[in-house]
Amino acid sequence: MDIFEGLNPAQVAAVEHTTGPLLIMAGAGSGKTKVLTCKIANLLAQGVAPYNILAITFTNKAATEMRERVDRMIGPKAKDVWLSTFHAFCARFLRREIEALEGYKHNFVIYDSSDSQTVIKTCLRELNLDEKQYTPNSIQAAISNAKNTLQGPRAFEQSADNFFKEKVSDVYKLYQKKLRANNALDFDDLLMITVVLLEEHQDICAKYQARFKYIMVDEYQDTNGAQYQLTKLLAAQHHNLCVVGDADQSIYGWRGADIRNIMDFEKDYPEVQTIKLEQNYRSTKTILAAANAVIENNIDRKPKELWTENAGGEKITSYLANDERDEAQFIATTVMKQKTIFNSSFGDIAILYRTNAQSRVLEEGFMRAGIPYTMVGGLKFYDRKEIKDIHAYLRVIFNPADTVSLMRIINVPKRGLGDATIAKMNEFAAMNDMTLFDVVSNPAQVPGLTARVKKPLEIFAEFVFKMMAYQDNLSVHDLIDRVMNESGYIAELESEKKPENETRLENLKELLSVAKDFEKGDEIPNLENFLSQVALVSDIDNANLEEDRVTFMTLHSAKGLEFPIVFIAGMEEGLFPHSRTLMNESELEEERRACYVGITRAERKLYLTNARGRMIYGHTVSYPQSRFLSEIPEEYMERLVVRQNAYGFANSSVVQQRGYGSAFRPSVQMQQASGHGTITTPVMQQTGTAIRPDTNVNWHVGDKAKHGKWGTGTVVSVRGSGEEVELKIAFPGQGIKGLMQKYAPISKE
DNA sequence: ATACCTGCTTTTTTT
DNA sequence: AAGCAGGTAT
Repeated sequence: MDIFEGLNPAQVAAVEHTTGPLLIMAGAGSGKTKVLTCKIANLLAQGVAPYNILAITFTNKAATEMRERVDRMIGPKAKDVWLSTFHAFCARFLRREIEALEGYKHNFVIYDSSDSQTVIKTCLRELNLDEKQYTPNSIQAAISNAKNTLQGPRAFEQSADNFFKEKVSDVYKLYQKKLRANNALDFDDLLMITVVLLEEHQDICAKYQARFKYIMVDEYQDTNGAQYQLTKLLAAQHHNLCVVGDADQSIYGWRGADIRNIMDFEKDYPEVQTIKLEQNYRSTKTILAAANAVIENNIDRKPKELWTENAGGEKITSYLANDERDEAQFIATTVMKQKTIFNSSFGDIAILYRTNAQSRVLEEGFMRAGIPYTMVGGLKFYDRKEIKDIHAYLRVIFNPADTVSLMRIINVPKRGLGDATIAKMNEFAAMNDMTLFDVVSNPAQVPGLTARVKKPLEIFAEFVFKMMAYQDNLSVHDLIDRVMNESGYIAELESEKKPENETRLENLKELLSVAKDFEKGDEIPNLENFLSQVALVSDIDNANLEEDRVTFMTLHSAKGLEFPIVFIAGMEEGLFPHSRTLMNESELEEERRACYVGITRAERKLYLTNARGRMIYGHTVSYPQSRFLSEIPEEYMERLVVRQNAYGFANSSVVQQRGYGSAFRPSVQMQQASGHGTITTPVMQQTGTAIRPDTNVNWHVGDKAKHGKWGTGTVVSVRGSGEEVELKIAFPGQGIKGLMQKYAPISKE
């Protein structure tokens, strides 16, 4: 077969290029996946051995897809190409090599962010730091940031130039020590430790450098410092590094992705050849023109204009809803129309939104309309309590040093081991340099343990040992089955009469079938690989988008996908762009790129919706339409608006066309009834700042403050400034309350 | 040891 | 609105 068939000249050039660094600037829908697969096929066809090729993708799903496509072109050789995400690559690498580093063992477990947050909380407690002042979230972000820029605990300590960072540094050190004691790595460690290992062990590094003669990295604009360094190290010998990306689609800056990695690629590799793919094969002229018009508003950007030979297509439809439920209903009825009148398949349709919280109302609308859908993300399968519990059992069986997991299950199902008992054992473990599991399996010397606790401990330890012995002889599926049943977990769910237990049991069945599927896969189906996979797959990897269902997901999850019909919901200032980005120009530009990504997912038809008012944190707020919506020229738009009846309520079955130039200005103020009279929700500024309580008010000690619930009180202290003003207010008969000005429903009396 | 209640905080996006 | 930590009652 001809590898070059159906490629345009730029694509051919990209595929033909094999030696030396290559930068492919690939616009949305320009066929970059095709180019990458053809490149791999071409290399294999030229006789390059599959294990000499390393290809990094952004999701596991993309990796699998690419492998299948190469397979179809060139045959089973494709199986031996190293093709995975950065994180999966590092996990695989470290399973083989990590013991070169002091203190780690090959059977490490991978902690997700909630596991790592648990560890951070114990660190904070041990260091006597106030969780209110040093929130686990902010500490976690700071540590993650450090790791993404390859700052280990020592380097971080050196650079800590303020009080907060010094505290973070203390936590970071302890956190890292604990991970090591648990024989665990977090997501960021996978990358950082890999780089450290390669840098410290020349022999190992040389081995892999020699091996990977050809390296390709997709979505290069979303690589962070650690990933950048890793790529650079691996490519240092052969220099055959091909990176593909689109700076306009960089949307992971908040995760440490550094857009400079792609912008400065030419500086890093002066001999680089650059190829631009600017012809779009995906979208209509209208959709592309809208996308171009939006992205042009970014200042920090190299100019680029995608073009297409596709038809002009339909106008983009916008809809101004009354509230989020009306928005959901509009989307549902429009989807129904697409299905019945235009004969679209549900599978052709995607609903995109900025925040996961938006999905709920949309789901309700679809349920009411009886439209089948699948949701990507949100409460992830592996984040559900019952799945995490069983998963914790498996981790303890695999790596008994994993105390975080052990703590999770030691009394689940209930076996009469309470806080007091566990605290005593933990203390004993710490004093004697043992792991908690060491103590659990040998509790005799622990002082102060009551007799009635010994029996359940013995039974529990025996159970874990038994399962450990099984792990080499049983399939993962059978092991899980035994864990669920013999631990008493299932029995507890069945005996309790809680309504949610039914779905929990369903989910556990689902876990069993996940294990069955895993055993059919390419990898050796042992517990080690199962645990790695569970830790590193994302929802998008598992989503079955082939079925005849509408897909719900965030804009971020949608990257790399395409759909004939796309809805983007919540086109409002404060939601998209999100309020937390409005103060910061570069974050705002990242929002705009997310919008660009969203628009360019659409092939045929795009709908953009916003609402006059919507519930956020239990309050109704009113946001003006998103600036991104305003940035699309009128000529590409068809605007609809819900008709309001005399009382200002929507009659949502009726939609009227909105005339040009008469774009509805949402009311800037909303009134809300309450037992204490009328509260005015904050006023939207003309500049488009997010709604929030008025932080312009200056509070002083002695001021009288009126609170929605507590009535009138006197300010007794004012701390902090700007966004962070914290007030203490004495309310007669109700004591002194601490309030954050930005959240509290207070006004000056 | 555990179930229940109350009051408070709030993640935007994810490997 | 809703999840969660912390406290209290069983």
